[in-house]
Amino acid sequence: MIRRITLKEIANELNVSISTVSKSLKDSHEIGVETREKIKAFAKAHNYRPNNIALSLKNRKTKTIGVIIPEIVHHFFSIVINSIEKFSTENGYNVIIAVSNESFEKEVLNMETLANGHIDGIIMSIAKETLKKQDFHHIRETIDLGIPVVLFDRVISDLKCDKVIVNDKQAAKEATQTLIDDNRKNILLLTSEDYVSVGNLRTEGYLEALKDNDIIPDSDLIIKVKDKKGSQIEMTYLEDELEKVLKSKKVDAILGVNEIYAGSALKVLKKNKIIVPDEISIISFTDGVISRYSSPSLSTISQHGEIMGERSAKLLINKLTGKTDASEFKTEIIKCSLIKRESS
Amino acid sequence: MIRRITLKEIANELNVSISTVSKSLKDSHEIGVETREKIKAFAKAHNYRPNNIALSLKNRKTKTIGVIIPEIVHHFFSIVINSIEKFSTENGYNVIIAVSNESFEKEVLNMETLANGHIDGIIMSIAKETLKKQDFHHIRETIDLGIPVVLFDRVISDLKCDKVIVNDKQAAKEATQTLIDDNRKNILLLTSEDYVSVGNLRTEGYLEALKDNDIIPDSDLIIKVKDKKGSQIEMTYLEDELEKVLKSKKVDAILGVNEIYAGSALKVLKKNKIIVPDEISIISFTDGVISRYSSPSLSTISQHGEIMGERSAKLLINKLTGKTDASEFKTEIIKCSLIKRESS
DNA sequence: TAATTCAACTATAACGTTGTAGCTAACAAA
DNA sequence: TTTGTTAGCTACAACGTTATAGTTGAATTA
Repeated sequence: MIRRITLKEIANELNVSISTVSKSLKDSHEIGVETREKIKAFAKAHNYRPNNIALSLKNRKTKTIGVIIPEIVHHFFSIVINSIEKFSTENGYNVIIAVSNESFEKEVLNMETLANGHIDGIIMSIAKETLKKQDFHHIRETIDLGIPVVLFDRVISDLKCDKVIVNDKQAAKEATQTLIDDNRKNILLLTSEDYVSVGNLRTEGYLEALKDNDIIPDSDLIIKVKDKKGSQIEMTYLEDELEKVLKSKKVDAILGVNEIYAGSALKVLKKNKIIVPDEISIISFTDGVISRYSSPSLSTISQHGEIMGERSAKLLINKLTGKTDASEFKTEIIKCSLIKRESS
Repeated sequence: MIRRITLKEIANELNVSISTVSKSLKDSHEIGVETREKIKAFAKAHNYRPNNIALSLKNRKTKTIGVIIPEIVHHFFSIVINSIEKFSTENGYNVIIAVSNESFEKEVLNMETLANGHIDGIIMSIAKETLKKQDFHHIRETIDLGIPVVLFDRVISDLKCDKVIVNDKQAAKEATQTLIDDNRKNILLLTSEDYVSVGNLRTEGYLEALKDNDIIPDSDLIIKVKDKKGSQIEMTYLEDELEKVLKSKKVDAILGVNEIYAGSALKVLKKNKIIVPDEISIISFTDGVISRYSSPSLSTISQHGEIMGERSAKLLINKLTGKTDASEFKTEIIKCSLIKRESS
């Protein structure tokens, strides 16, 4: 085990001062060429690497970004992280991951740890429980501490930070319109509970499309999936509810606010021998792996996680490097796109 | 924007020395009760938080773990990360993520950055390209620097570090045996190229099962999927090859070394109107989301990513906290289990 | 009364850097 | 000879913390 050599050790070995070593390695002209070269050679031979922690302390910069997300095992979020990591690394930043597991308490804890720790800024998507509680003091406090925050996907408007969102409402509206244009008028919506901003926006888009086409919304055709911890219960609820509706109402299309809802719906339809897309066509948000490998494959609305991740990272790094003003906040809107597959 | 208060500032405000403040906050009996309480109250009122970077510098500990993985957008790896993050957080450690993207060069770069940076130890799964090159100098150097490393899943044996692996060979053998017991003798294997240790071990298990049952392996029934960057090309290759074999050979079962291969195979079978599991049954490694939502759902071999992640983190943290000896290395083997679904 | 003990604090060094200011010897200019 | 300039270095402080080794003044003991 070879401990990393320090400036002090080099200085002692070569009988010069620490300053001389530091300056030589920075190729400062204050130091004579001969000494400088000798020191550089010695440092190289001993594989000198500056101690980044000492530098962080001195410069008050860690070159590390904290990311807080509700889940990792989730296609959309993992794509976003991947993209954040990629862009950050390219720009000399490391990425610390913290998972809130959709819990308010864990999110607050995560924020505390990150804000006290080795990070320069935070990128986050807010936990469902936090959205329900409407308590954002932890985010405000972090911002007040001078730590820049970027919110993505699940966002709240009155925070002084950059935001990256998707045109959820518009995308849901357009998807619904596509179904209507295909002569489907009895569209069932699989959505989440109201406090989840994105689910809500998508529901609004759906309703607006119906209204534009003079279709009276039927509340029986809107299934709000109860948010239980442990996704299995959640899915059983969805499946039971859906089966009930299918028996009592005419349904010729389904719009799902995410891939898992749509995938589960597909299972129910198959079980009831309903042919997709002939009898019921499906469009779903989240362009993930389920959509591609299910059969029939699902038409989806892609939220472009890569772009979201990259934009978020870019916004944050621009703040950190002073490229954008600290008190000027942007909201970037990413356009969703409809990917047509077999289910519609 | 309120900058964090420091010991020095508290000391100045209260006209005591920095040492007094530090000791008071640690509840040291060296300091009189009255002063101590006054300082604690002041610190609390001003929301004092110790500067973790300064502490890291002093203690030579960052309380952060680096994780290097080949991919994030991948069911197995995301489960492992999730589990590492969970266990680490519970034990007071943060997690930095770095992605190698299966590239040797990026992996080396990641290691360099992490080893110079804010981490106490590393958990990693080796990139395919690194396995192909058989160049592990970066891992050796990190270990030589006294930074403990834990390898998981994709492992090489002659490194001085802890390892967590799966009983790949045995699991593949058992899965193959299950198929044979079901009277399937013409089992096609979808595997990766030889240098990927896990693919290799799974192939070995497959071959051993055949041998045990006196079935002569047919090299036409072993498709080694060429590893191309960009998974789409890879999949087209797999689909074309598989279709060729199905036309020329009798096949009554498929064993896939991962879920994506099996999912793609299922698409090919469906296209060719071959009924699963009646005509061909399928078992696949990786118990992910594709398996559950495909139709028929796939029987899979679960590698228990949660357990792998937790064990890896536990091994590392035990090293970091001195609970296990620095020069004593364990290899933990996680048992896979077969999850039976519709495809077999 | 002088020595001893002790409570309650403070000073200092160290972790590894860097930037600013300061020093020294050699040489040039007046 | 004195002063000034410069090259080439060193010292010091600071980033925020903690552990070790002092220091001080008052109370206790012999």
